Amino acid sequence: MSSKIKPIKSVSLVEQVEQRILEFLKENRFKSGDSLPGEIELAENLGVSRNIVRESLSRLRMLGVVESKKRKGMFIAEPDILSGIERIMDPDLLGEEAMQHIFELRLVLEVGMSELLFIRKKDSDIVKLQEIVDREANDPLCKTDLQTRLAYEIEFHSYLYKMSGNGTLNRFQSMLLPVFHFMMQQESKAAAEPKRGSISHNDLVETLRNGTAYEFRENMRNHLTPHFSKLS
Amino acid sequence: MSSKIKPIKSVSLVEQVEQRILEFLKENRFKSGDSLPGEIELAENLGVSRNIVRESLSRLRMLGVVESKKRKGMFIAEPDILSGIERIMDPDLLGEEAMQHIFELRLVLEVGMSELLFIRKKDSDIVKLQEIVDREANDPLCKTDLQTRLAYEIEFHSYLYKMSGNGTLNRFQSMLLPVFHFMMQQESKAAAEPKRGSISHNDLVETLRNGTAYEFRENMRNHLTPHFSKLS
DNA sequence: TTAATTTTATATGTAGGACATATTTTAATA
DNA sequence: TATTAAAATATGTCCTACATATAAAATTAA
Repeated sequence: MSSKIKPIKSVSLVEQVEQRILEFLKENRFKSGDSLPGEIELAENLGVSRNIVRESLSRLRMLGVVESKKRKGMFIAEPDILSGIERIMDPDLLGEEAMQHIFELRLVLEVGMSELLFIRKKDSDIVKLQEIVDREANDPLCKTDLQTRLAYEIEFHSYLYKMSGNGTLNRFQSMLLPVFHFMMQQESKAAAEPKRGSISHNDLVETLRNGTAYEFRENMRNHLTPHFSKLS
Repeated sequence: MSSKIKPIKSVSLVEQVEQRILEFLKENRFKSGDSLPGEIELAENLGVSRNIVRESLSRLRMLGVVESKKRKGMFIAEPDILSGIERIMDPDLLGEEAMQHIFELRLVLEVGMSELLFIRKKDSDIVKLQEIVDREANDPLCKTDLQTRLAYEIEFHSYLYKMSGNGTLNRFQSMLLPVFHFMMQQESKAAAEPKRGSISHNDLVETLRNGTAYEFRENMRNHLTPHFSKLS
């Protein structure tokens, strides 16, 4: 029975203007490359100071929605959906819950990615992965040093994202790395230690070479078991 | 042999200040709730005008890194990794490639999500899903109207994200909806038409009730076949 | 003394003007 | 005609002033 008090929406002018400009762009079907009205014109039409407009545009510029050149003015660009995330994806900034969500997200992505890998894998990719696995197997440090193991773990899985052929997915994973790294060190060392009977990187490469997307998916799920078993 | 001329990075002051402030927060291990130096103090220490500082802070405010109250000043908040994306996740703003990436991302998520569903499903969830499926089956409009079919499709899959227990994942899907909706209408109607022999929503619910995460994963993959088969 | 009220101080929010800077356009010159 | 110089213009940066909300201090009432 939460009888909430009405949250008075005292949205700042900047936020309102930001929304209005975005609406304006959507409604008028602005295409990439089109030029926007100048700051002063926007300010006048909106009835606010140029400062407010500039703050709003600064935000949109950060998101990649617009770009600006000195005398030319401002024009539409294709927004980068990850540019916002990129700035704050840092264990020192994120809360515990967000970190957990992101860690789970990575598990979900790697299991679900299988189909893309099989659609887009190239022979050269298999060669590259095998090279990583071989290097890992022959590195004596791997037995003793957790950091080394982690480095190989990351290198291997990062390449899988690259193989997915989905640039957004790939970039997303690369900015997930700090969080991933942090969470792995939080978990007990067991996580990075290959367990008897579980799926190794080598097994995954073999499945990628001669197996099916179906098999790979289950093998990856198996490979990630130590992480999944920590969830609740 | 593209002999590019070095692109002199004339990063705007705002961008530089934004980075410096973020670094400052990370290095000094600012915790959620801590208060920041005031705008004028920041401006003086950084050697820039208050305007520049305000634009930078406006960006950080948008990302949820900081919040500000009138006389209290500014303080750290837990950033919302999705707030940036939320604003620009719109078919009218995104480019074709980004849309494709996002659509694929959804497929990946739904297949990979299986494990989370089985870890966190509750009896009430199954009941709710069954209710959706029954309603869909008894709706005569479903046979003829594409929009109706799409609505049920979205309602069903949206609830799965909700079940995942991962708030970030859930919010992400909800802002994916416009893109999803758009892409589905681009695809031929066949996509939304249940094919003979393929996995239906009802089958998925049944698997969720009495099956395993393993089975559900493959059934979901099967259910999404029409979309996967369009990839290359 | 304590509680309620008013006042004051302060940091953010908004406005508007001024000049710097880069670059396109135009004009002037060789 | 080609080259060079000047002007025009939109963004980038700085400055000052004032509005506004509110925490903190001071005042008054009980």
